[in-house]
Amino acid sequence: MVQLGRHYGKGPASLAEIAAEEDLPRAYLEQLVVNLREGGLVTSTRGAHGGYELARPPETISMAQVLRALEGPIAPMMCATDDPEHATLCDRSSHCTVNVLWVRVRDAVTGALDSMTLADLVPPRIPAATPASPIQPTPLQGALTTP
Amino acid sequence: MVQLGRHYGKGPASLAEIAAEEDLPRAYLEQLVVNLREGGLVTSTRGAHGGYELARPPETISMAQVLRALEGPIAPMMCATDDPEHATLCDRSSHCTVNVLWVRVRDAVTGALDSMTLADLVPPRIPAATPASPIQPTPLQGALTTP
DNA sequence: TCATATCCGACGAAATCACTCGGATATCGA
DNA sequence: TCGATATCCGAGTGATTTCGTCGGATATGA
Repeated sequence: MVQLGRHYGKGPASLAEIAAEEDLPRAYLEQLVVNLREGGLVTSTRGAHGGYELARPPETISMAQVLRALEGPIAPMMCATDDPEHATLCDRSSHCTVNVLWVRVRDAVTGALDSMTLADLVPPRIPAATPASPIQPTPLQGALTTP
Repeated sequence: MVQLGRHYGKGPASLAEIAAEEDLPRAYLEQLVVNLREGGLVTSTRGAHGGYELARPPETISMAQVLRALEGPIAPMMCATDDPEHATLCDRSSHCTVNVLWVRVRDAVTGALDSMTLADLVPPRIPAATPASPIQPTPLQGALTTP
């Protein structure tokens, strides 16, 4: 579903197409895409020749946004969630010193997720000769040939 | 269970004690501690006045080790696991460009986890005046008063 | 020898995950 | 206007994982 970023600019792609490419059940994708739409990441056009399209260019969509749309707020534990709305303290919170750890982990995750956009995951035409920068919290265009 | 680091040097602590302090069921802790023992993080002495003790000083036990012992290899997805032993490629791995992302996330998590030791989570006597360093992959002694 | 522990294995309930089903509604092309 | 092709919607299922239980065997100190 994420790789309909590859389709960006070519008009809407139907779930049937995507299902074929990714070989995943169409009905399942339907479920997922609801969240993406509610998250404002994709737009839909109904009817014949309809389908889904990215709402914005792929370079402007961070993977954190995608993941949040698909799986809710990013939180290793309920007591260390991304979204202040859903912040539910566990009853143990009074004498729990572990919270700091989870916040750290969460920040590390969101950092990694924010550092990549959809565009980074769209397979590049020509695998660039640019060596992958090891640790850098800025956009990257690395060698993306999957193992 | 992690906070039996606080008890370090005072001889073994029984599960009954820990269960009372943490109010968690004793039988459950029993389950957990098995993994910690197999991971070589705690030692046990049986019989009356027995219990569990850290195998090493808390400063030398990273949270990554604890988590690995408790929950297995660190991996956001099965295709991006810590432990080369359990590396199971998903059938989609041929045309899956998302792997890089998970590896990134995993590294971020292990980084965060490696940067903290058990000692960091043991409530300090005097909350140090040292300001918490925002992003630094080295040991830290921060203010740990839980919210 | 008895109370206090750890050890061990299996079991059970609840939540989550990946996925399905059936049908209503919108839109394009002929 | 009709029909094929889509999205939309919401409830439901089956497998796996997570959290926790239970009963009893074994070791050890007083």
